[in-house]
Amino acid sequence: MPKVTETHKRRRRQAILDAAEQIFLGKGYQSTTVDDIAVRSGLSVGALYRYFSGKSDILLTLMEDRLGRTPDLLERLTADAHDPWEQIGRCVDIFVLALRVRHPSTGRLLIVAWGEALQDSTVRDGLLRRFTGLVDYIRTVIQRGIASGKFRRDADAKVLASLLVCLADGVTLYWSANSSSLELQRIRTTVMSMVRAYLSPELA
Amino acid sequence: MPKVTETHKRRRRQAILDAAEQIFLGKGYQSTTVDDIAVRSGLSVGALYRYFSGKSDILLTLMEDRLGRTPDLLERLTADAHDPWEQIGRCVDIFVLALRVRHPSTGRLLIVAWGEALQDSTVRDGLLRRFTGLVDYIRTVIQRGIASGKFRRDADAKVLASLLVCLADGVTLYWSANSSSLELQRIRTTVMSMVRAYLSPELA
Amino acid sequence: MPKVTETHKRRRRQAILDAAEQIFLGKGYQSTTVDDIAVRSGLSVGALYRYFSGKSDILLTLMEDRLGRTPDLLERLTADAHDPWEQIGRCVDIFVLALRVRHPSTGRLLIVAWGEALQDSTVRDGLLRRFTGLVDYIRTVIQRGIASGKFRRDADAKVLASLLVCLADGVTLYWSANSSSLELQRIRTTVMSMVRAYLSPELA
Amino acid sequence: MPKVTETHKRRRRQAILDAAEQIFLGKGYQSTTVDDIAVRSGLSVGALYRYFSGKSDILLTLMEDRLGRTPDLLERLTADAHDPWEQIGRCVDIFVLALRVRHPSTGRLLIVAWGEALQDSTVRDGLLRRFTGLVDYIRTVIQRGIASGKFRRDADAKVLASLLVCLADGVTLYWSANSSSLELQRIRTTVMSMVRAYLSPELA
DNA sequence: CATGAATGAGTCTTCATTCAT
DNA sequence: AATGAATGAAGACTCATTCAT
Repeated sequence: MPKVTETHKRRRRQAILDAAEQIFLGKGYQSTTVDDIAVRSGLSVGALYRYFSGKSDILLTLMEDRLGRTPDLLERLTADAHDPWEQIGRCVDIFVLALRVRHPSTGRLLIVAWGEALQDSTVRDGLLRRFTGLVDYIRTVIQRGIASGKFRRDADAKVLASLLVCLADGVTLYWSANSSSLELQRIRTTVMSMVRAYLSPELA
Repeated sequence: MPKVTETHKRRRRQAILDAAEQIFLGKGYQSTTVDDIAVRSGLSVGALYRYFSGKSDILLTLMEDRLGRTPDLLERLTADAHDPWEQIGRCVDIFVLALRVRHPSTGRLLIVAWGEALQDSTVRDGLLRRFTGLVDYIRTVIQRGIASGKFRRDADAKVLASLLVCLADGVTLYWSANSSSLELQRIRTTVMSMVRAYLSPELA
Repeated sequence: MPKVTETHKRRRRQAILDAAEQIFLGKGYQSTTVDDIAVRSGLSVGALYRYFSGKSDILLTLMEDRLGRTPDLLERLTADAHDPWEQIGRCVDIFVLALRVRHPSTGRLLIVAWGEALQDSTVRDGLLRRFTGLVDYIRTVIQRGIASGKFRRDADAKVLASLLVCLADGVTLYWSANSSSLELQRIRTTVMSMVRAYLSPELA
Repeated sequence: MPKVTETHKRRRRQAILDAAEQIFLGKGYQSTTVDDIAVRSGLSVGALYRYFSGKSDILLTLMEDRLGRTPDLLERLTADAHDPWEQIGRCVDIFVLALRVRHPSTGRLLIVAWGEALQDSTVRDGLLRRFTGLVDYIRTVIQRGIASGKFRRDADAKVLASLLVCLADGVTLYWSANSSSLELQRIRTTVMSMVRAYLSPELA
């Protein structure tokens, strides 16, 4: 029976995380009450405290769960592309397009996390870890492209990788606040044009 | 007599805004108490309410004061450059470098504002207005470059402008959280390289 | 289980109302703090808000509970009297005597309510509804007396009814402020004499 | 110059009292702020404290000024009527009609006073003194009528007097809350009918 | 005398967390 | 395990009163 209990527990935790996410995205972390989360997840407040040690624990877990996976996701989705150009294209797609389309909430969650990061160093560290993870992976992709001679030799792999992540998060911010003000398709095209223009060897 | 009073009033307001900014940046908006602000600005709580209608009024004013001026600033600093290449270069400088150096707090204030924007449409509107203002100006710069034949004819002025602003805010986010993880000089260089590569006519 | 909970809830609400009433009568509504009520009812401030939506809700409920029942009470207590003279006598008794004797606090509560009525239209409406309810019932009693020929034909039923209610509340005011200044027995006798003198047919 | 100053002082005090009265009538005593009164009377808050020792002092003075005069007024207005019937008629007129017409605000001021009387014994004593003053005068009128043989011998002068005052205040309450629910003319007629019926010797 | 800026205790209300059942 | 009533500390805001100018 411990197995059943384990499953049960995991399901409950997930239900709570899902409920919390929805409300955090709508009202932000601070304005969300524990009661809100309890009601939405169909549990009692008391029960909630059996699965999480408190409100902030829910946010932390949620971030780990939602944002922590992005680097893995990135790696998985680029794995089957062997040409550097295709790989970097995938990165752009994932950031600027795919991620938003599949998980439109990620953006707002990011905002929530950033807001909390100001006062909570655990949250801040989580965000920076995610940043580093993403940057490191993209940097590797770029460096492989340089090594293979397909990318221009003096490209700044680290900085370009950082810029792409910063750009992605910047776009996410505005897109989640007012999705009508940005046209993702044109953004994708333009970003790719810039990246291609920058990385092409003949440009040097 | 009115002069003394007016000056006094302005000074007080400024003191309150300064105090509030410092604390907001450290703990975020929600975690900052009105009392915190009062103590730091050397006033009593009651006095504070003579200058602002409430806590949210302080944030709003602060945003207007700190963030609202960016479009104007941008315009002023680019005004004396007549070559499109120089103008766009200035824009990049201002965003990615100058602004951060001069007002390192702007980034964190942006985070605070974004966090509040989730629940407060007034704040959200303020941020979007700022975005539109910045984008519109940069777009004009680019379009002038295109018209003059110095920029490639089929460049997407609107999207590029948006991207630069998103990028700037994305960089700001991470830079304000951990300034050591980004090297602004290399960022500037790289961004300019990309923009130049993208906008150069011979590339088409 | 619901039964226990319901009973519990009712008891708690009643305890709060009782506590609030006592303090309102002593200090008036505005000077009573929510904390006062909480302490006296043996609950915490927070608990209080589980039963009432706020301080004003307590007053409103209290009025409904204490004053709102008067019309029903009047009807019930007059129901078994079939002679118009006896019915009107009962009305006078209830107002001028019985009610005060049984619920000496009603008067002060009325004062509290009147005071709040100045600024709170909900309270004002409640008081006027009570007035109308009482007047309407007494008017019916008088009209039946007129129809049966036992009361003088040209008596002004509506106005007399209003007067009796106004008189009752006026007496209540002074009696609750200083019960020794009024002798209820003599009042009853005198009011009945006046009513009898006014309503007797032979007077016309 | 002391004379000028004295006049000035009196005028100021009067202006403050007038302003306070208007606002008290509209919002009640507790909800009225000292600032409200200052603004309306065209003075500064500070100045106000040179004429009154505080907010409650204003209310007390106001009551003395407005309500304290009623007994005198009553005496003056009945003085030139020598027939007991006319005198008692005047009393009714003054209460039920004249007073309301000339000073419609008296009623609400009475409410304000009653509300404060709950916590402030000075106010309560003032109200009771006013009550006693009025009752005593009317009682004298009635007793003179009895002595002259024009009123029925066994009339209860004291109680009738009290009843008339209670009735007047009761009517005032409802009339000031909703003047449309009471028709003063019909009230006057009916009250006089009752009084006449009660006091007429032939009725005994 | 007048001003009105400043004070700060006091109010209502919310909400994360606990714990008896 | 689950419930949800109870807690009580904390927060935003108000306002009678004072006092430097």
